[in-house]
Amino acid sequence: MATIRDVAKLAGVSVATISRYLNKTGYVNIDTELKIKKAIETLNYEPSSVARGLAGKQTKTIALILPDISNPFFPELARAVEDVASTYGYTVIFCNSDDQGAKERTYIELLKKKYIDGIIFASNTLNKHDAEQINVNGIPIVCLDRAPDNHICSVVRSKNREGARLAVEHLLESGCRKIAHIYGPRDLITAQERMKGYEDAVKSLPWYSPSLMVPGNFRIDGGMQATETLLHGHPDIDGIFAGNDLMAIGTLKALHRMQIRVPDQVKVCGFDGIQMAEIMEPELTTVAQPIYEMGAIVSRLLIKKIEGSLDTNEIYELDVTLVPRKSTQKEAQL
Amino acid sequence: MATIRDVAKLAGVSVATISRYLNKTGYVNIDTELKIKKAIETLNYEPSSVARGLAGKQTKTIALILPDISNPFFPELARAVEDVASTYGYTVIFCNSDDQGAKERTYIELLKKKYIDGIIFASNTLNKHDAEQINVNGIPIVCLDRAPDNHICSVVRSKNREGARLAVEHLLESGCRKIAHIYGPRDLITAQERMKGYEDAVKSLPWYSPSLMVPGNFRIDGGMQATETLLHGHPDIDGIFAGNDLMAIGTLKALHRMQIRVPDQVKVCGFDGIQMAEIMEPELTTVAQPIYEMGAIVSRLLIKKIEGSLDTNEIYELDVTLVPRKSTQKEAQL
DNA sequence: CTGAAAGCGCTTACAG
DNA sequence: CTGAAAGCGCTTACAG
Repeated sequence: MATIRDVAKLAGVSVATISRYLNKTGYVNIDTELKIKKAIETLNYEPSSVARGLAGKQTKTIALILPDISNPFFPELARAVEDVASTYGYTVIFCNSDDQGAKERTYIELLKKKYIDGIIFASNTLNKHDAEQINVNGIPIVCLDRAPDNHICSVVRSKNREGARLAVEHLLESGCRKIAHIYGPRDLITAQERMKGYEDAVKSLPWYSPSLMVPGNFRIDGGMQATETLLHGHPDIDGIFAGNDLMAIGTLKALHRMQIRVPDQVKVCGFDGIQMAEIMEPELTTVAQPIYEMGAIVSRLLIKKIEGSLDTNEIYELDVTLVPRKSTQKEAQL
Repeated sequence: MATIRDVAKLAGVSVATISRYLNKTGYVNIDTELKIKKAIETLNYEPSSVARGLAGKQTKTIALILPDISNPFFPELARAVEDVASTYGYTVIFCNSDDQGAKERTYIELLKKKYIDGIIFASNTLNKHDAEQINVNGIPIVCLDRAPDNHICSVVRSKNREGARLAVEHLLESGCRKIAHIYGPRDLITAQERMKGYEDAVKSLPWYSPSLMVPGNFRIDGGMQATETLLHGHPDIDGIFAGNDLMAIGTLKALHRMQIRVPDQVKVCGFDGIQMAEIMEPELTTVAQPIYEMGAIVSRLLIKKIEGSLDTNEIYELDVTLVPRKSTQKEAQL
């Protein structure tokens, strides 16, 4: 492959001029510009990103650290990140952390060595110390959902609490008179916020009891187990708000096995708005996060930070929307 | 950050020796090794991958080009790729091609500039010309499913034809007497092979007719439409083999809307073994590809090629397994 | 077993 | 508007 030196020789100018032309930094005479253009074309020259990285400290590469791409929530997010990254000429390295701090740290070390330009953190275990660690190295970072304590990076998240309230209110309006909640891992801020939203909506109601909140793990199996527990303790439940769609799917499965009809006997609402919700039978009502948009925004923020046009760290809270489907349909509508 | 020069100075040896120590190339005296170790530790030295890339032409980075990570088939594959890559110290860049040749070519250009060590191609539009283009540049490449004509790269795929035959035979055994097939895009080899498998199994049967094969697009909506078409033309169909799970999900949805009971009136079988198949109601019978394993194998092959311990290009055909579920259950078993 | 030196392919002041 | 030169942080023959 041709190098910048070859181009310089062929065009009859210096390497520096080629570089200036390529990066549009500094003026280049129109005539020499033409010569350069021609030389580049005939040589089929492509500048080496690696050399650029070494010399200029910019690799046009960002990293996306997420818990697990197999979790149905993340593919759409990842797609959005890659889409906007690529339109800005960035390339994305993707890392599965399994929400393990150790893996995250290992990746961060690796990424630093690669002179990565920035990191999108969609993982939950990043603590203050780690974030500072990254910041010390001057690597821009933007987080999803979780804000690592001090305002060390921008954060993009949905209105989880409000969304949860919406979900419960929708269940109430659909005729539910006793609504339970299956919550996700307590160390996840999303799970906490959704739990709060549930409490906001029901704590003043006569039937409310803390035993209506049971733990799940944000996975299908957790939703199934929690549902069994729930109906064992409270056979009169007629509404379940699951902290995410996967658990809601588990709920639907469990109810089906128990031969409890949805939405006739029990109505179910999830949270997230993943594709799977729509293919369920009955179709699952959910509070949809703007997943693709979240990915797009977080990427744009990061790129702005990298390119220096953003130096404040703010929290962006995105609106959620209730998507009513069959699983919460009123009897009258049937 | 400390550089190799700092380490050399502190350890009182030359840069070359540090490099040799780091790369385990050439002998290093035990005493100086100790000094080097200490120096590295006190300086917290981490070699720059970028500099290594420039000097040594190895970036320890591979690319995964797939059509769309949002397609439920790919997350698990991507996860496998990343898992094995990371255990071998490689990092993975992921690219969504949407099966568009133009995007693929753009990516390849970009990746070449980044001195990527190798490419995994899970996309379908790579043609002979492109593959040669890559090969000319000496970038190792391994493909999924599709072999670009001449044996220019290794290929990993499942036994699609055999799997399709298995599916149809299973439907026959389950009591079906007229089985239709919804096939995927004709330019995809997987779709072609599965169609052949279907034909293998049914073409000698009395009821066989080419009109029992209708096109889908490998997506849910395609499965729905095809199913409607099918039942319109052949109301007596009692079995449908969809070319992939997404279309089978569409089939289930369409049948539900038409109030046709599965598996009582019509039995349905898909292909792929994605997670979604299991959450359907009724649960979807499918021919499962070893998705994770495919990703793992393809990655190992690529890394072997990169590291020079593999120079032949072969085709690896992996076994598929029929996973019988509710959607094909015999009446007797109900 | 170890060092000096060239080179990987760029960018970036500094002069002019 | 343009060039010479140093530098980014490594690796790799080549000597010794």
